[in-house]
Amino acid sequence: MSESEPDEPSGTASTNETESADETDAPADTESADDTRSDEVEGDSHYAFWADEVADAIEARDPEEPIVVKGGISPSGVPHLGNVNEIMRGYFVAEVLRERGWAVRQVFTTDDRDPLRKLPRKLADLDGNIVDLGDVNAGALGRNLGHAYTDIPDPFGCCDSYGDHFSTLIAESAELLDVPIDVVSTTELYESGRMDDVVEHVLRNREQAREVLSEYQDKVDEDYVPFNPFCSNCGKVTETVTGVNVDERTVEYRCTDIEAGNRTIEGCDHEGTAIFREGKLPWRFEWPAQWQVLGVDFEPFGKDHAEGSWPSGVDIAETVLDIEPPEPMVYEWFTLDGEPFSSSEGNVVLAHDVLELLDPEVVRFFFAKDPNRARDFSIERLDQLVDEFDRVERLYYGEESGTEQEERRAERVYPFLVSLTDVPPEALAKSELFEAVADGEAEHAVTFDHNDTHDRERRREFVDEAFRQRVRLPYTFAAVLGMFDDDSARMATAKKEGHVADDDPEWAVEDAFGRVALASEWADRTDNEYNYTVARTEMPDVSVDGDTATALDDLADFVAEGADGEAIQGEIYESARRHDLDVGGFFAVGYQLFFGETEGPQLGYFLDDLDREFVVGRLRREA
RNA sequence: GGGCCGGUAGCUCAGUCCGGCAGAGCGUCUGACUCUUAAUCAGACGGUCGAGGGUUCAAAUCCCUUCCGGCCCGCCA
Repeated sequence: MSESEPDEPSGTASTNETESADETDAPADTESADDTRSDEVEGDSHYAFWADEVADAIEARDPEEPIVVKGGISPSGVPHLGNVNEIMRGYFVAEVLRERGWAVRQVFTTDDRDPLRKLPRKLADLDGNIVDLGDVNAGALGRNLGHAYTDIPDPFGCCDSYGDHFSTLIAESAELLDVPIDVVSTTELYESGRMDDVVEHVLRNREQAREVLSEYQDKVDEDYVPFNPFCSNCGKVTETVTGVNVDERTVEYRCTDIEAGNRTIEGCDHEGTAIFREGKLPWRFEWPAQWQVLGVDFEPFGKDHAEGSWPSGVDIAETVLDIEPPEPMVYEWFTLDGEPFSSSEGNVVLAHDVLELLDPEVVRFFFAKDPNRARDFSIERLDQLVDEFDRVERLYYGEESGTEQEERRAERVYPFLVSLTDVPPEALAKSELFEAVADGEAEHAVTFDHNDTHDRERRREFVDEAFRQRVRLPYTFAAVLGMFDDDSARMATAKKEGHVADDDPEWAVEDAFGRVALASEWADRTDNEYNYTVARTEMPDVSVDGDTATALDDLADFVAEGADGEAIQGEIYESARRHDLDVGGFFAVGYQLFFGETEGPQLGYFLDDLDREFVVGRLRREA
């Protein structure tokens, strides 16, 4: 539910019940110093995972099944990583509740009935490629200011509407992270008539509605009507309702100018009549109305709502609609390399982008952290995030020990980070559990009912066992491997460094090397120290003294005879020593010859990976 | 001006709700090893827990004040 520039997440999980009045027999604070129930400290009163606390609060409401977890955003432009909060934070809570045996429905509203108020600077095609506004038909888009997103043609021409286009991208984000959500179009809610009753209720009680809202918004005056019809003449949303006929379920309006930010969107002066399905409630009412229509029990939202639309929404829900508002959770916003996320600029805003750099489980891990803290999604230091995840994973599988706190958290959180779609198809196909379903193709065609407890357990168990056999290449190491062209060279280096063992399952090894592409992309995008380039066309300027020259010639002869990586690596040491050279210095000369740098990858293995002729020639300083 | 959230090692953060020796990873430094971009192993260094006051036998943690940062308190979502 955010739309402007800095849409981010951040969290605040405050939920004080403020139940001041518990009078009667409150056996509460019996200071009973008795021992009898010697408080066995370290109970589980203190959760390792925030989602458990939220789940407690939801259960305390005595909800009906299925428990409805909601999230939502306005499909105003490129959905960025901050928006993914609306999906992931709810997901963890949903999964905890499912683990506790509850049926949960996670819905996601795309608030596509909202009017386009300003043109975004960047758009994205369905593959997630960022495109400048100027590269699509900006003029056509400009003529649609004030129109509902679902009434605006898709600038890319691939979806039914502008709103549909970006809703599709959001839905894809959830899918990429294997989060099962029901995407609900707000436009569809209105047009299908599902909102009619709430709209009628609000308009029937518009006096009261106005009164309540006026406590939160100064602009609410006597003429305020909590409904915005779309003009039947020009299609623009209009804020001037001149008459209400609740029984007929219609309103009369005049199409006047509306203010959007610092500009005015002109109305056409048309006067008409609209039915409820031809308009929308203002956001402050629409949100609570969604809670009612969808039966929402829990909803996370960004901190921008915490002091704005949330308090008024609660009041409207309780006073006007007479419903219980959902359990709230505020999340802090993320920044991208220190800057606010913005739908209109930058790259790496989409889940699609992030997944070119990170394993999906690492992305989920990022969202499993305390929502209450603002975090920076630092591309530069993605290796830290990955390392942190890898450690949590090792802690979970008991392959490493940590502090008690770390181990508790790892044990509790890790299972929610890995998903069936993360398991390579080969492993899936080999599983006895999945034999029946996987016989056709080794596809991830296995679908589970997330709310079926038995299915859920089988899935969790399987994933747990599969990942126990996983192979992980440290992220930066994977970046190093990215410089090798040849798979066998990569494998040799990985084995030598002990990241791959001979008895590791083939599928796990293959899967592990998937990180090479991710880390290489990272090295490439950040152009960091792992982004080495072999200086092929021109020999770097290196001064080589007599002994060094001889040693290099020796080495060249050795390579020319056809030695493998390990042998070359050994020969580098040998030839240096033979000529009384400092080994480190000799390596440095090697790196300079091939990269123009003083450091580089394990040279022997790397040279083996390059074509022999080039290597020999360069060692002889010929070209 | 009012409200919400955050401020803990050079970096990224746990720990704060429930007071009990200030923690982890990374980085740095030392040493080891066929020293070479990720290393690995052993060890060390590293903290006015934003600041001040209060409560307490004991405070990063609870209370009050205060500083800094983000957001909200117009509209829109």
